[in-house]
Amino acid sequence: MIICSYICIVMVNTRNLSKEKLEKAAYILKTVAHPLRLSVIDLLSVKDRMSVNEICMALACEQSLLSHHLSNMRLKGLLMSEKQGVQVFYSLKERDLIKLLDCMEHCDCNM
Amino acid sequence: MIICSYICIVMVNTRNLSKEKLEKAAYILKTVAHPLRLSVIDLLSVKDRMSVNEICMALACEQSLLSHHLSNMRLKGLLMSEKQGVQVFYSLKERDLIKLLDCMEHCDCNM
DNA sequence: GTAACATATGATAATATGTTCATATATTTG
DNA sequence: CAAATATATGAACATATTATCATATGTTAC
Repeated sequence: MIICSYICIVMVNTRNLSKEKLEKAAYILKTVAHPLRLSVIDLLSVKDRMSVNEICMALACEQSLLSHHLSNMRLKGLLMSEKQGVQVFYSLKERDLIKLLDCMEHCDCNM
Repeated sequence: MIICSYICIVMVNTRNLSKEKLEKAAYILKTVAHPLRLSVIDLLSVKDRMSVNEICMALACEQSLLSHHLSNMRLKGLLMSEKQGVQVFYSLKERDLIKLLDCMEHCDCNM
């Protein structure tokens, strides 16, 4: 019985993915996993800094909806924002996010 | 006006991420974005083929809950299953999924 | 055929998520 | 200060997701 539970622990921690790490990863993935939010990251991976309006035009989406998504992404630590006059400029807080996009792009996910 | 809309199109397609690609990527990410499902992928990245029970033991989770998640992942094309007697063995349908895990692990996502 | 086991399924309930609309706030300009 | 502009917010609703429980199905062994 003791041996069994030991084996389990070893198996679970194949990558040292603790419960916290798994939850954090899931949290981030969840925040990214939306077409609109993916395109925002895509845009900001090319143009470092964009105003809400610029993003809005580029993605042809409603201002209010975009604003909700941007706030959400900022709240969850994916984006940062800087106010400049009337405008608010958003940018990626963690450029590493781009790796995720690259991954999705190059993974031959014909799933 | 025409020029503007042209620019927008160019900007959106920075990575040739069409609407369909974005939706597919979001779909996959969404399916992955759960602690339990992440651990299943983690397990199956190390041990190619595992029965429901083995996974159940390793993750110390309820059989029914796991079964739901496994079906879901199979349905969405992340896993495949083979019946062998009473047991059902699951494995990654697309080993590329592991890249996603690696990405999450190595990205210094201190977000 | 009955029992034991492994897995799947369906209903339900709680909660989370995404969208829309109306409106609020803040900044700049005249 | 009024008007115009950029952005944010909150309520309301529809829908999706997750977990749990009870039960069903299929397989093997006796």
